[in-house]
Amino acid sequence: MAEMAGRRIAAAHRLQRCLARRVETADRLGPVERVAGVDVGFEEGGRVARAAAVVLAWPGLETLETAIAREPVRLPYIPGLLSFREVPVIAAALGRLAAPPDLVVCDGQGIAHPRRLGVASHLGLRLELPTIGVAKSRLIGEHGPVPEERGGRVPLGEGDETLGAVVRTRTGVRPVYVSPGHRVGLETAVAWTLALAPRYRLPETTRRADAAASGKRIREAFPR
DNA sequence: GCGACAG
DNA sequence: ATCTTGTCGC
Repeated sequence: MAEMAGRRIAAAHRLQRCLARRVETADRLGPVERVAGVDVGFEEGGRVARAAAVVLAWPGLETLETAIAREPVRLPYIPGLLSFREVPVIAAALGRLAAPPDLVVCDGQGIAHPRRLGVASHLGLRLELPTIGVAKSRLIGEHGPVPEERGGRVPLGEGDETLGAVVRTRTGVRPVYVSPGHRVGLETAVAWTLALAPRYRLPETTRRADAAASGKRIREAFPR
């Protein structure tokens, strides 16, 4: 009974290692005018997944378009296998947009993953779009203390390799974990993260996608 | 065997 | 992720 799940997990790990070979961690994106944020929420006690894709204008950060997709949940949440659970619905939501975005910001890791295939990387590969991962907490990797000021950053690494960066988007507030998803280098990923988070801890893309996926309302203008 | 563990 | 109100602090 438990062996069945074990074999499926082992197969998923092999698939991740296979797909990870195709992930591109160097910049390969054109001019960015439309940046999308994606996120997934759950309803019906976790039986239904609801993904939101929100497109923001760059620069300006106005919301240009919002798309929603719902699907029955097929897999449970297993650390390291998040993308198998969320990528399908996210792709469906992005597919409902009038036009594909130039860059996608995901709520989760990019290559800062045990097998180098976090949601952002998996989604980028599947849609052949530039993506970056901005997670609220750590999955793997070690790092030193992060400077307290906004913009402060330290590398997130494992052994010899640098998987991403731990970045402070707001002075004195918990940092976020940034890593390349697909076709976006680490430096570019960090730059976009800071550019998209001028006021709050999380990028505006993630905040608006999260709000759209959960039905709540947030502050979208920044007077002052 | 004992922790750690994106959302 | 989700269940949930007010409250402490800058």
